[in-house]
Amino acid sequence: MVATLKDVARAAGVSVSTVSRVVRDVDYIDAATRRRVLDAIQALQYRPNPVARRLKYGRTYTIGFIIHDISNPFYGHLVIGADRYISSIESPEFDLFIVNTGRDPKKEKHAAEVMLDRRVEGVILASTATSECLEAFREMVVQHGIPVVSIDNYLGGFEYGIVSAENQVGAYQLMQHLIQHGHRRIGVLAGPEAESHARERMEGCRQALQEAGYTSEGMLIAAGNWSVEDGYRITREWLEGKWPPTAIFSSNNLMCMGALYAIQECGLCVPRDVAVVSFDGVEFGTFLRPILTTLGYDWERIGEEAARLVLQARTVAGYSDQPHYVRVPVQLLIGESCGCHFASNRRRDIGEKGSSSARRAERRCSKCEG
Amino acid sequence: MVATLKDVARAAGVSVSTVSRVVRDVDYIDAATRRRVLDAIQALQYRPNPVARRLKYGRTYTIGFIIHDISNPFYGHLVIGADRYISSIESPEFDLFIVNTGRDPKKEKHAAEVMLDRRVEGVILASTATSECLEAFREMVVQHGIPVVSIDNYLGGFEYGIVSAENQVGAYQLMQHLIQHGHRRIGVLAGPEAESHARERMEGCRQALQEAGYTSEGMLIAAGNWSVEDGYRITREWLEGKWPPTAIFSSNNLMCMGALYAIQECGLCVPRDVAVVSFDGVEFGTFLRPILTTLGYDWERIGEEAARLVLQARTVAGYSDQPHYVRVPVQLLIGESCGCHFASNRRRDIGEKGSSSARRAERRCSKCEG
DNA sequence: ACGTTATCTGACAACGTTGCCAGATATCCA
DNA sequence: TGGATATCTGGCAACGTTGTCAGATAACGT
Repeated sequence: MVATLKDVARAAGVSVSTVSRVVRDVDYIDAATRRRVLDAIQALQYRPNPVARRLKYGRTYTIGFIIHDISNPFYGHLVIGADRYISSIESPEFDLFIVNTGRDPKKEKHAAEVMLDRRVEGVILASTATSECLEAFREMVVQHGIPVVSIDNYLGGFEYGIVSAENQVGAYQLMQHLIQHGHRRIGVLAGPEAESHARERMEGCRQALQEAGYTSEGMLIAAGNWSVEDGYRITREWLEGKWPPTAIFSSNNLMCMGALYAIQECGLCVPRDVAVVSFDGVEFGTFLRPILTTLGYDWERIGEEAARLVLQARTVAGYSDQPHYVRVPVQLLIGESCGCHFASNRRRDIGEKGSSSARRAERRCSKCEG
Repeated sequence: MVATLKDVARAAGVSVSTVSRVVRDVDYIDAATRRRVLDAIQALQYRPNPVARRLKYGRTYTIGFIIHDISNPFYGHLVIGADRYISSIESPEFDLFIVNTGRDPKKEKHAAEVMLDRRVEGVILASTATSECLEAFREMVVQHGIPVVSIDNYLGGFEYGIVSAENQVGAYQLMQHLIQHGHRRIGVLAGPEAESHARERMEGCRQALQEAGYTSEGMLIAAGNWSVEDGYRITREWLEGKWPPTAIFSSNNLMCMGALYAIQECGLCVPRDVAVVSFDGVEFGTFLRPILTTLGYDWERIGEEAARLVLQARTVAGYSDQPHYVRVPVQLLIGESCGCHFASNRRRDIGEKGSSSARRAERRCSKCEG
């Protein structure tokens, strides 16, 4: 069906080796011979068979990418970033082998198996490695020598690298901003204690609160599992409690959506009754009213850095004892949900050039220093 | 590094052929021999090399998936659906090879080349095949015999199948609902005339308007390129015109976001000043205030059907002269942006089971029949 | 006893590439 | 002139798998 080296060789009247040399552009080749071979390649529309090459080289040129939920824009951006990096090195060509776990631990564990079956050369892990899966990933590294790069989560030291946002700094800034608005009773929607970036974000919160002289007793802190449902449930409980918070800090975007939902269902108004800020940035956040105040960072950049690290891991001599940390900078994006108010409420973001988030950050609130 | 058939054969004291037979579970094998081989496989952690298999079989077991923008949840759901179908057939195992075009025609054309290089066995096309790329895809089919299944777009007849929503019926229902609210001056944000699903949606609109006895002169119709920016720009022009619309029908979700943006920027209120309805469903649409009235359909189902069609195309004897059409049902999801009003404004969607969109559809407006 | 069939196994040639070795000319320097 | 070197080419064995062929033994029916 498709032409092979042998077909080209026959058509050009040379040996297979010669054609291979022309294709790879190596060794000495007579100009006239090369001409004939190239003509034959052209005529037969020859394309090297990547499968045969991979077998010959004994490599798969495939990077595994385990993600929670590809329908979540965050993960989509990760993929775009990783893809961009991989495409930037034109030779050899790498594939991204994406497995979607849907937050199912069973599927996640299975994903580790699939990665070994496909003989990926490295794995980017953007999925909460639950304790049972963790062992599978550790085996992947120590037993099979496949480097793992984790997104936003410390796995225990066997990973080659970790890429994440400046979680602590970001949470600190975000919380500090809330404090500047004078809130004393703040509900903090934390992530699962087991995940390192949840802990980092909490640490940033604590730091800001401590600096402001807040005691822990006045605080409302509850851990959710990052989901809309948990954000909704917890916020709802708070608001229906005897001493509801006047502000809510969410550790991620989904829980924030749940919180907003709960607030509106209770007939309360943002930011008048309850102020809301959230880590992560919210897709379409500028379309919400009021505009959300969030802590944004470059999601694609994270994917890019992760891909860079995995490929680097393969070429570097030995593993280091310490995982490589890569931190992507964060940016406080001030909207209105925190209580900030802007003289001109006209939003020109869309018509103008540049990202709307960058533009948001430039604006100055008339009430606070933000 | 990794064990091969040869290693297992040596360990078990049998030939490579025998091991291969055990692995594939074919032919006669002595029970004791099988036992020994299985033990060796276990001990050496043997896994068949997929690359070698593919070379031997002369197939890649790979389906190409060309998409606009993986960070858009719509495409993410397509991928999940396609992946689900592919995983449902446990043998042989297929790969999904995803290429993100970012709506860049140059990248799209390049994607066609990449598909040939990787020797995919079929292609799902969820990207506007611009005229220049169209030829590349036609060649893929007629010259290389690679079946193409298109999402939501008629390519000219060479595609094996087309999967899309019930565009015309859906647009009809959505427009009819708007008309029932008594609007006479309606702005229709259409898609590019070149794309078949844009035409189908327009046709549904026309049908509803005609049945209601509307003349075309009262209508505002403008074609955008599906983007937030175009939705914003066009709506803005309409609202600043001398005879602004009292309602807007958007042919897709992104343009709808732009329209909402423009309306709010003009200081107008939805649905009091301008009612808004949109095709496609909007991710987090229930979180917007007012809740959007949209026409939803199962995005994952579309991906699933597309994968089914591509794999079917490979096994079916010959191409049919007519593309196979698969239509996924649509559902009118009534919110508040159309002007509907609900006695109880409490939204219990999140706490309850079942999709929030389904729940939305059940509610009854006190003013209209919707 | 024989031939026939069932059961079990190994050797070997592919699949499409590439790397190595060896051979054939042509060109160069001493 | 001779030997060394540069230039050019083909043959062949791999990579890890599978399918075919053929051989070996055992079990069977006549």
